[in-house]
Amino acid sequence: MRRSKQATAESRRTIVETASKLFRARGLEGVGVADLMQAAGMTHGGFYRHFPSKAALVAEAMAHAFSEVATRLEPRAGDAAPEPVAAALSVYLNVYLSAGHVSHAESGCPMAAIGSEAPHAGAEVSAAFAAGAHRIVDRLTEALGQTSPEPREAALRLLSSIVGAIVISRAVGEGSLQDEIIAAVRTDPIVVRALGGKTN
Amino acid sequence: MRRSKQATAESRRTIVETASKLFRARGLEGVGVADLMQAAGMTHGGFYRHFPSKAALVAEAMAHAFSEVATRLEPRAGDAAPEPVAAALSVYLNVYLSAGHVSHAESGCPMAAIGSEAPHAGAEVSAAFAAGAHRIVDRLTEALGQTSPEPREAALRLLSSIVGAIVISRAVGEGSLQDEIIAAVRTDPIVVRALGGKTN
DNA sequence: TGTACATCAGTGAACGCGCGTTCACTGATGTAC
DNA sequence: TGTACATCAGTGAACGCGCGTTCACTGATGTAC
Repeated sequence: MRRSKQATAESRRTIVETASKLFRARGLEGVGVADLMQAAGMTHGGFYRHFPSKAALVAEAMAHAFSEVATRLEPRAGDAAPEPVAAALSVYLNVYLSAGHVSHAESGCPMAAIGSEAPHAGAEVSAAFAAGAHRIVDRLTEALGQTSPEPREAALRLLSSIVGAIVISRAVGEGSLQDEIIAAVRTDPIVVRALGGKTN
Repeated sequence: MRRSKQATAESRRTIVETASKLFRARGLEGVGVADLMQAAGMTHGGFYRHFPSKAALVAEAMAHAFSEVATRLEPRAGDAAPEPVAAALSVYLNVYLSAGHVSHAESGCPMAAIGSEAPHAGAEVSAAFAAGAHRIVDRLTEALGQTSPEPREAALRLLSSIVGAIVISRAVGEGSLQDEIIAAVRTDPIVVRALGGKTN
């Protein structure tokens, strides 16, 4: 039966949020429309009232994931820390380079979770990744602005390092390398500087 | 009709080599058994005379790709360079961090091409990635041994940086970031040192 | 505000397609004598 | 070395299954008057 505008908007939001998690957890081809709709508490037929195709949802779900992650890099309103931007970066890196991030892709970085699938997922998805990456690089550049002479280059290098570390750590599976690579990147001078005292 | 042992072995090799390229170019789910066999110059029915399943081939194709790449890191026999191991690294990095590597995944690094799909491809594939990553890390460690106080950590950091750079560069598609991130990682101090004079 | 009708979110069956895999078959290769 | 038979690599049709997508239907919501 027909739902109110409010309920419809809520359904759409639920679908995007569920998709954003499932795609990161299982990969773009590891989640079917029926799986997804069931996880969102609906049946698959209704999907096309919200999206023209699975590809369109993938693009939107990735954009949503990037927003979520980018928000974590924004300084909290009214943060009492002396350098709120640097503080946000420190927290972000501490979470990013952790065993929890490796094992919980569903709430982690979309670049690390979907990165090597994105090139085969069509133009919409590539555009979402381009927009998301720009956004994150801008935030990182801002956060590194106070400590680095070339903050944009430093941001790009930092992003490469941390994305690579998570991709490799997950790809090799459980074993010695899985933790070792995260630990090694944590001791990278630029990471150490950004983390400040936070090394636990 | 039945083929000679030699011809059979050659067919098998052709399938693995073709798969190794196609999987890197299009992703594991972007290549069907029929596609693959046609590219190898055969029909799909014969596939199961060589492999018990597609998953088994994927694991072998990835192992093959890692071997191919690891070989490039080995010093050439009779290399006249003063430091053959360092010279091999320099050549490797110069090719790795290039627009050609970004656009030609089929002959490039399997970690960068398949990294984020590997965790969903089963235990055999994860094992192939673990073995391949160990092999490459060992080679990089050896090559960095002369210039770095902690060569193993440096190798892990270097690998993270370059894998991340290629993954991101491909994911964002053609645009400003695609080249910028490669250029930024090329100016990373550890990369500059490893490249030596080679910056073209 | 109340009524009558059009809209459309969600359901669940159905469609067509491509995938991985199986199978009967062919005929050259390998092997036992 | 020659012969007779078993093996098996490769072919191409077929199978079953799951996928993305479509559709007729339901009934509450939205809207025009």
